[in-house]
Amino acid sequence: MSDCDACVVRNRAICSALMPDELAALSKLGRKQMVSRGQTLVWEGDESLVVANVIQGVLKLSVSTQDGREQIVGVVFPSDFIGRPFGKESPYGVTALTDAEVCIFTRTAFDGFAKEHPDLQHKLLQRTLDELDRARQWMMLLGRKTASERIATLLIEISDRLGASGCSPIAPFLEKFELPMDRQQMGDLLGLTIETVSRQLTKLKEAEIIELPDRRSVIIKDRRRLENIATAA
Amino acid sequence: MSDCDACVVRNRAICSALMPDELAALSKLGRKQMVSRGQTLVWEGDESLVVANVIQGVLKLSVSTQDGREQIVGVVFPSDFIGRPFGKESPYGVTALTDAEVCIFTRTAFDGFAKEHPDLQHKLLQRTLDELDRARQWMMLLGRKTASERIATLLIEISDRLGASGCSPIAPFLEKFELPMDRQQMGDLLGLTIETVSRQLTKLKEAEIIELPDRRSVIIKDRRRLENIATAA
DNA sequence: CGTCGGATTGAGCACCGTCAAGGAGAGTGG
DNA sequence: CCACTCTCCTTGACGGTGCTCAATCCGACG
Repeated sequence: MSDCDACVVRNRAICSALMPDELAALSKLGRKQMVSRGQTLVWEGDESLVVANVIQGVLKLSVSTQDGREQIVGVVFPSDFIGRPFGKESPYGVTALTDAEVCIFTRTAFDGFAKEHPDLQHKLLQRTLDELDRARQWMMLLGRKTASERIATLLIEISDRLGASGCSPIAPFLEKFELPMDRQQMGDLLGLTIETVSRQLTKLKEAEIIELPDRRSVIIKDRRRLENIATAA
Repeated sequence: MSDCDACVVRNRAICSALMPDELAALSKLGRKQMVSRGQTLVWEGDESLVVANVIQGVLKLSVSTQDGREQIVGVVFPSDFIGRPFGKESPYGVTALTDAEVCIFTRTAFDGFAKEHPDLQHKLLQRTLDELDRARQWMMLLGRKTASERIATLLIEISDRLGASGCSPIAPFLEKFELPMDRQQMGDLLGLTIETVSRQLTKLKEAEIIELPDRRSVIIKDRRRLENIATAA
């Protein structure tokens, strides 16, 4: 793997902290890997053996109860970092929501490299802090928002993150996009059932706030009203 | 503030990454401060001006909607770190649940110091990763657990963290402890109402799994059964 | 055209929220 | 010492949001 220079996330992933020679050293430790939709990269509770950068695609982090209830606790987009560096087992599983491409490292090799490169660790710290903020915002959603507020928040969030992760040219958010997940996964992310997700989407459609051309596509027709619903005024 | 050596959290807070001379330098940047129950150290949405280590007491991190719903998104115990280093505004407020003592720094001074001390940043990264794991476990609770599972999980968690934070001699967890919060705050943390919290506690008491000698005290009589309820088998 | 997976829609119900009344304990003042 | 108050908690009755179970629909694919 020597084409980091050509990597589409070169300037947005944590690698952007590195000088060319450092990058070359890191690239020797990792390799690109394709992950197809539904494939699991890390199992919940397993020892944390690998970490990775997302190059393309979307993956979920999820936790399950013994009786099969699932909660998605994070969604990662291109340029995001995956995995639990510095020891421990992974408290969540990592599974591809869409076909994806990742730049993967063994955890121990990455840990060693990171210890030698404070700038990389700094980037990783900033990302982890951002991720923590996002997780906490989501806790507000799960603990206190109604079903319709949750759905609206999700649509805004996906629109924003697909925009930001450069899956689009330049827009800060997208008016029209493909959902990187099915209804069940939306439910697992929002703490709702598939039926409630479906009903709330139908309501938004009937209120002419969104359109649903097919089961994966969303068009936001009235972003202002959607934001009002999402922020739970 | 020159008595870091005597600090009760010296060996558990992030300061443990520092050599004596470094510690002396850091101590010049900060000062100890008392915070009384109910007092807010940082307001939600304010620019992030300070960070701190918790020396004594318990504080909450919380987010509110415009219409007054509140969700507690984190609880910090002695030796834990507070605040949002490296820029940005604080997306949550920080308020003392009990009288507390913190070791406080201006964010900019701390950021500058941290950049110069990779070991400190490393500790901070590990703590942030742990905090993120804990937040994600809590997302599972908020999204998928029932009221009784939530209450049981909370009691186990508080018992464990009070034990670990050295508020007790050596025990890994406590059989008897004081809740650092009232019923309303338990509800805000669990995504429940005060009434539901009360009813579920009564149920656990009637099942002889716990005792409630007074409104703040809990005795765990049958930890095994409590854990079974908590893990949502 | 039939099948299959995912999505929608409907009917009924349960859990938990809402509203309201009452209780327990600490502190205050007569 | 005992009302009085105040805060916090508990308990009860009722209703609504979202879950469960089930039928139907829709599009893709053979």
